Amino acid sequence: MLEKVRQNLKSALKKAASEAGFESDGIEIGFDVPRHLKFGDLSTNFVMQIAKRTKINPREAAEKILARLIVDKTMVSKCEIAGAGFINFFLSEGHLFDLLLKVDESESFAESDAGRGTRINIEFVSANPVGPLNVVNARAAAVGSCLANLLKNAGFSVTKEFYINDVGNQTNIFGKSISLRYEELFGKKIVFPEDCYAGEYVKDIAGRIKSEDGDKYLVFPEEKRISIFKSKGLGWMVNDQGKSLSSYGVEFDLWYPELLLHAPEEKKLPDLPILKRYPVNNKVKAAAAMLAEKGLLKEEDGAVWFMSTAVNAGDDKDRVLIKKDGELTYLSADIAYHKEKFDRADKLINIWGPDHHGYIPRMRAAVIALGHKTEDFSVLIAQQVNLIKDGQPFKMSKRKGSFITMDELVEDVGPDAAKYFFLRRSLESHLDFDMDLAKKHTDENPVFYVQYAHARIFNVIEHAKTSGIEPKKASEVKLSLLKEPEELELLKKINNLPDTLLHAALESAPHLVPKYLEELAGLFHSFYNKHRVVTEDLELTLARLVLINAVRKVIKKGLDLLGVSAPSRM
RNA sequence: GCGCCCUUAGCUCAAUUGGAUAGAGCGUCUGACUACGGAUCAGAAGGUUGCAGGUUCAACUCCUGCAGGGCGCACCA
Repeated sequence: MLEKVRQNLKSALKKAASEAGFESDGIEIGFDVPRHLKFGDLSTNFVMQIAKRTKINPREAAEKILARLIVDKTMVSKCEIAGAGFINFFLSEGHLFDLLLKVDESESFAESDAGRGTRINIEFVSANPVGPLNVVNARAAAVGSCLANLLKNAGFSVTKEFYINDVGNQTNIFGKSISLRYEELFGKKIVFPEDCYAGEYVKDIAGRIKSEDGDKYLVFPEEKRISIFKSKGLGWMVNDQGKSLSSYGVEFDLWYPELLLHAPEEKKLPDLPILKRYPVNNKVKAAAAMLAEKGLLKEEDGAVWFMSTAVNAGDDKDRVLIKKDGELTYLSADIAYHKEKFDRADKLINIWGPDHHGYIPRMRAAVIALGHKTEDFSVLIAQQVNLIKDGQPFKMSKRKGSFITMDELVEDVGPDAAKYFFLRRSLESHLDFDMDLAKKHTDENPVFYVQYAHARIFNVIEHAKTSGIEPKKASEVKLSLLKEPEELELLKKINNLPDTLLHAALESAPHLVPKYLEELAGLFHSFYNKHRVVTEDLELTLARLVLINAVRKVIKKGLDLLGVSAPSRM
């Protein structure tokens, strides 16, 4: 496809440049897809780079090079100099039809093997299991899932992972919150502390315990009751989160509980004094041992520290792994978790919430200290989502129990619209989500625009069939009849699909996909309004059926990658 | 006080990573099928890319300073 053309042009340009007497060693020839059609299908600023080096006029140099440039006419029909010294290339129509054939015949037309099977672990959502999923979780779920699809499409071997944070302070508070609500159900007067979870779902959990087990926990010592309720509550919560994600259309390959990291293991670990502070042999200690062996642990002020500042990762202070009271910090388990993930994958991607960006340098330091390359570890921040309700920003707080859950959002606007809405924006920009607007099932929501194009094409093809026209394969029709500007633009747009998808995958930029689909759908709607597909002219009809069916397949492919449905009727 | 993210059309956002005349959708205004789905299409208006400098053939993009918004800055997770 385009890649083949680029390779071809690259060597041709190098050759022409050297014949024209220009030294081009060390210059990477890059191509852009120009913004405007009149600038062709591919464009290079190669000559400007040569001109910079040799201090000559770029246009003159371009003319000399162009005069000696020999291109494959089956791929490129025209080359011209433009602007400050760009060389623009126009693809030949034959080449465009080549692509059409590929889309028509195969289902793998958009795939790439750029990843070469590299194992990527992408961890996202990983919400604390002490409450229902929120709107930022919904954003992360949509983006993480789509990114995983894009990476698979680009030839990577992808694992989608959810880290269950079932250890720590907030889980104890969660257990305590349930316990209090439980007592309340039996008429006991309680004082509900500020730092407990005030959401209705906590009462639901208490109610469920009551209906399953009655009052039997009332006589338990509070500590024991809290512990039992904690593990019951966490289990149900994780289960609910899984169900919510499922009905949102997001599935994970692996749910990894933090508890596993703390489970004792037989493993033999180095006998270093500083490791004595670790209570048991387990994955957490094993990770610490690796840091200790590199001399990156220290004991100070009664705590054990990871010397993250000794690793060049931008952290500004050292970090505690074991607190004065002997408890492990969240970080110490998280280091072990990242080690664990690197045992299973070559590259890690994490999608974290906006409140965690200050956490990146210390984690990066740990990853490097464990012996991994910094470029194999990337963290994407799913920026905050501002819900707008009744025209007003809606402030949410788990603690205060005032929040709109992912379930409520999805129920309101539907999974397709919700996901599409999130995927349309680049991940790291703040996002205003106007619920009232999103609730309207009107054309204000662009997902309908794209889905409508798909349904419309489906309908046209059905119409052709009922008119007695049986669509044929691309190889059996006269594609050269497709020469209207609207048709050629559609072909060119299809042409750009592999590029767009690869770029979206490698740059972690899923939002390029909705953008592409809206452009493609727009081109189709224009074409549709200007030209009839089913006409008296059978050969033209057959050619156009091939074209629009290819457009349909591309839209379907794009929507699949987004996790959005491609209906044949709406 | 320090760090990170953000600031582009009335609103919500893009801009292929330094390229050509900064683009879409919504909203506003004017129009379009007696034919394949009007959830559509054609056109118009709308901009000193927060401000001020700098780097170069070329800056929304990179550098410096300033202003505004958000989020962090724990021996919480």
